[in-house]
Amino acid sequence: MKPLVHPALEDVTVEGILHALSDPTRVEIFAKIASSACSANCSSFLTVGEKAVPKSTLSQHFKALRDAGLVRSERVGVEMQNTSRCAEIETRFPGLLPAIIGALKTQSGEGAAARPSRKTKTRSR
Amino acid sequence: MKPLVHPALEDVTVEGILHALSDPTRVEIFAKIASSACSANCSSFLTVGEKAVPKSTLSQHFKALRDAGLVRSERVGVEMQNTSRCAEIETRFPGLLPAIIGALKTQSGEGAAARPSRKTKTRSR
DNA sequence: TTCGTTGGTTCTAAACTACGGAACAATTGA
DNA sequence: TCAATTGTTCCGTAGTTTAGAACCAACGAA
Repeated sequence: MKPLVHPALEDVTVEGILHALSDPTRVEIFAKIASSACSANCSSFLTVGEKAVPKSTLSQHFKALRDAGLVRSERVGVEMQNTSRCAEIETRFPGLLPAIIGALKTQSGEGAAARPSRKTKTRSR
Repeated sequence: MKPLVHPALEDVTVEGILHALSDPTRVEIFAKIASSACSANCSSFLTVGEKAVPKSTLSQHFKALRDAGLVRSERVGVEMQNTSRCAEIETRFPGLLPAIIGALKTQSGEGAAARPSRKTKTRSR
């Protein structure tokens, strides 16, 4: 059915990583996979944050994370084991992922503090 | 002609920053603006790296960087002064931009060292 | 073996976004 | 006032993303 390709470490690019993580759903998925030492299957993300994510979309998101080199997926029986490639990437781009994940924590932390539920971009001038 | 909006610091998001910097042209522009203490006008980027960038595209790229909160643009006479908002962002997401810029340097450095020009994705399973 | 269930992928069309040429706007200096 | 310079906006095309529907593959019954 599928070959399930992963880029070699030296083919992983900063731009690719940034792009993969520039999607709110994907960062959240990745942050969870990266933080939990154990591996996660896809369908544990059928709801991410508040909202439901369709299977097909989820599949695409995982493919994006794989293609960016952020995640390694392995078929185990009927499901999928997804593990983060943080450690590998750390050897190539030291500090990059910790900084991003740290920033995300800062952001979500302050979001929990005060949440005026805004989607608007406030404009200055 | 245009109001020239910039997001307030607290509206700057990690996802927005990552998205803005996930484009090779834009990171290169941003890296240059960030590294030079002085401000740069747009048309100094009509060629980025090797290739020419059309004015309209360049204008869009600068808008993207502004919208992400990475750059502050000010009209000075007939041209534009673009300065990085690194220092501000550093207060909000400490270490994020340095890590990204550092990773980019690593990447471009190794590109200069050995360039077997490969595009292949190694496959597993 | 065959059937049903579970967990993911592929197909496809619609929605969205990005690129870049052409026209336009604003400022400055003859 | 005119022309030059520097950016922005408009708009058609091209590419990407989303998500429903159909599909596939592995497993556990019966």
